[in-house]
Amino acid sequence: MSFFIIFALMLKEERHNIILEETSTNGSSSFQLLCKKLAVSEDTIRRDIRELDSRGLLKAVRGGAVSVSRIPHHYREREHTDIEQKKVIAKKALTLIKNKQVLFFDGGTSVLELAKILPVDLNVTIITNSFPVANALEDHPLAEVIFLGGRLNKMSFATFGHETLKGISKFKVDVYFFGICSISPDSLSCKDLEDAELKLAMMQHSVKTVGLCTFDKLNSESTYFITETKELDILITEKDDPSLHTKPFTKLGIEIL
Amino acid sequence: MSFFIIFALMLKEERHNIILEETSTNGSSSFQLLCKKLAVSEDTIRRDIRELDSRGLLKAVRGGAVSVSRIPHHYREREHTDIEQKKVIAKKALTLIKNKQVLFFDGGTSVLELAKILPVDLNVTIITNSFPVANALEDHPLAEVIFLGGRLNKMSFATFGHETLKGISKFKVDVYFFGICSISPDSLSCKDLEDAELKLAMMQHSVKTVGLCTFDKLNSESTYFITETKELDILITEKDDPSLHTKPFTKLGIEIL
DNA sequence: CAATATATTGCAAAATATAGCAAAATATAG
DNA sequence: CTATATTTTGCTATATTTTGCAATATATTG
Repeated sequence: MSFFIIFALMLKEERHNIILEETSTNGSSSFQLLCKKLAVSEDTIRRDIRELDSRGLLKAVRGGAVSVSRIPHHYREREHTDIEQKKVIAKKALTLIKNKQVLFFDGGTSVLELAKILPVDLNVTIITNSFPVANALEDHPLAEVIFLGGRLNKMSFATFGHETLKGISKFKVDVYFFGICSISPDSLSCKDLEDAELKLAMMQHSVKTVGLCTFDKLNSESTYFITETKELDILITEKDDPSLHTKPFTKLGIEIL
Repeated sequence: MSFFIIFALMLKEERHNIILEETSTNGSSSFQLLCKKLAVSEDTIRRDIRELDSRGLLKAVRGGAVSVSRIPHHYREREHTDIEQKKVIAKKALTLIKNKQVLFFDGGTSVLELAKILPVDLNVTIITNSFPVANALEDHPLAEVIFLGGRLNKMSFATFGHETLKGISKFKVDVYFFGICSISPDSLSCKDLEDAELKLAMMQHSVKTVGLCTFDKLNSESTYFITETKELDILITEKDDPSLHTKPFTKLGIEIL
């Protein structure tokens, strides 16, 4: 085998396959091992891995690569990104909540921040499919929490599926706080089919929908279409001035906060 | 193995994975152990743990790290009473679980202990109304969790009410693990009306009911009647010998473990 | 309050990454 | 087939990151 490698140059494709296999079977792979095994320079492997990374087939890290399946996108990790922006958004959203209201909270991390800063004496009913949201309301004696049943997704720690959708359909709530994954002037979309179904159902069963969206997600699109953006009533970002970027949304009749 | 580790440098990501695994399986991990296990200096582990902490994947504490838990504190306190007995009960109960089964777990603390000691590779479906139980199954990739919707009781961190009962009625499961509050030869009872309704519903919708009961609760009664004790199929206590106290129950045809 | 254990800080050595470049391999056009 | 363009590869020099160590500070324990 090594005889072959030395004399017949290996195609880049073959190398890529071997790198991917090594990475996925071991969970990780190092430049050192790979450049010996494939008889090419470390630079070449580095470039290979960078390419495979950009194609999303593995994740390049210092010293090598790790398989993407081993990097669960845990909500606990998501929770910690852009935390300050999310807090600003949450404060703005809080001004929309009044006593006696019935609210939908989905599993978005900005929505979770909102749950965390709710005043303890607030007398509302919150209907959610998200464990972290429910946990955040632990010390709110007056806040009634209705949890939506269904199959538990251990990544986001929220329930999904037919049961959850059916649960949602039993209500018509005052406001839905919608954690936005991707928004463009045309469409609201997200990365998970079941999440998309859930968000649509919550929109359809609420009088008003408030989108919570960090600025970097404006004008982006994801795989799963939820609904047309114009269905949104209010859009909240962390920025103070409704600048250029939000104009296309105001045109749709969406109020910007 | 350590021979290998010494010569082949490990990627930081691999170390992180090992640290996370160690921390989540044991509940905690120490610098001392980790730096020996991973053959790096304590400083490196310290820095690793600090990084993982900032990402929210564990909590750095003096001397090491602890796993992050979303289980509310006051619940945890209740959890700690008679913990050793409950662990013994849980181990006995575990022998009754087979792959592919569908199970009801209620919100009892002995039942929670059972959830905690389930092998990670167990392939079962668990239907529960208890947040702590669902949380305990976070790292069990093969265990499907169906969460019962309903009104959240913030004391027990479990759902109750009409919705929950209706959710239960959609199933007929193999085994129900019943956390016993009070049991006499006549009746099963508990301190909360809604909990009583829930436990009865779970019994009615399972083929077999297994009662988990610390010895001090034998021959006691509480306010809310659930059903006749003879409906129970198996009764598990922490004691080894089916002594005098359990005779009245064997007479009813209940198997004692 | 002393004795011990654990943390923090700054630093230098080692490991790894990046950028620019030239040689080799491969592709393309005529 | 040749000449030219393009891509790939490995090398060098220069950043950057990671790591372990030592000195100092802080916390815990009896």
